[in-house]
Amino acid sequence: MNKRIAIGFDILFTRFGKQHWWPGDSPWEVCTGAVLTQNTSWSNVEKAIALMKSAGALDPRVVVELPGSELEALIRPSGFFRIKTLRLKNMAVWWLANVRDSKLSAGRSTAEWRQRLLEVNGIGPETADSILLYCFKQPVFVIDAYTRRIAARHFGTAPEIAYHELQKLFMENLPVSAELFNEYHALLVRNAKECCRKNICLEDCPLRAYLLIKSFKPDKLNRFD
DNA sequence: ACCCAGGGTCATA
DNA sequence: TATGACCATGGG
Repeated sequence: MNKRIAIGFDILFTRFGKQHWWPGDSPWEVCTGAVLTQNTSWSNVEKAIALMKSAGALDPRVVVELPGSELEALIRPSGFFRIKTLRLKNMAVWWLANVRDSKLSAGRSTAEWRQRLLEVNGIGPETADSILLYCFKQPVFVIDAYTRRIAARHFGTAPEIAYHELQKLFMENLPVSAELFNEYHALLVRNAKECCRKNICLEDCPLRAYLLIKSFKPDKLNRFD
C-alpha cells in the first residue's frame, strides 16, 4: 500500500502535468485564498479575491483597518462572509506580528509555526498546512476531503482516518520536498475535480488503471530529490 | 428543487 | 471525545 502513494504521483503527473499551484500573485493572496476556500468552490473565491484586489484590500494592513461591513461586502461571493471576515482579520493580525517581507521570522521550526497558526481562530489543520506549504514553502502535506476520498478509494485507507494519520502516511512514503508536496496535492485536487464524483470514480480516472499495474517503476520522483 | 464546494468552531451529551 | 448545527454564495 505504501508504494501506491509514490506511484500515484507519477501516474497523476504523467496524465496531468504541472499544476502551477497556488494560483495567486502574492504570498498574502495565497493565505487569503486559503481561508476563503474553506468548504467553498474556488470559482467563488476568485470572485471575492478580484473584488478585494480592485478595492486595494488585498493587504493585511488594510484588512486590519477596514470596517467589517466593508470587508463583508467584498468577500460576499465566497460564502460564509461574516465568519470569514473575522477569520481574515484574525489572520491579518497574526501576519503583521509574525511575518516580515512575506517570510516567517527566523528561529522556529515548521512544527512550531504550524502550532502558532492553529492558535488563530478560523485556521484549522488544512488551512494551516496550505499556508505553510503554498505561502511559506514548508514541506508539509496538505490533506483535504478530496485526498481522503482518493486515498480511501485507491490507497486502501479508512475513509474516516484522522487528518494527522493520513498526513503522516503521505509524508512517510514520499521524499520530503515542498515542491513535490505542492504538486501532488494540486494533482489530487485536479483528479478529483475532473475524474470523480462524490461517491464514484469516473471511467477515465487515471488511478483506476493503476490498480491493474503489476510493477511500475517510478521515474519522476527524481525531479524532487 | 436539489447537491455540492480545496473547513472550522462551538454547544451539547 | 464525539457527533450535530451552523456558517452562505454560486454552479451544475
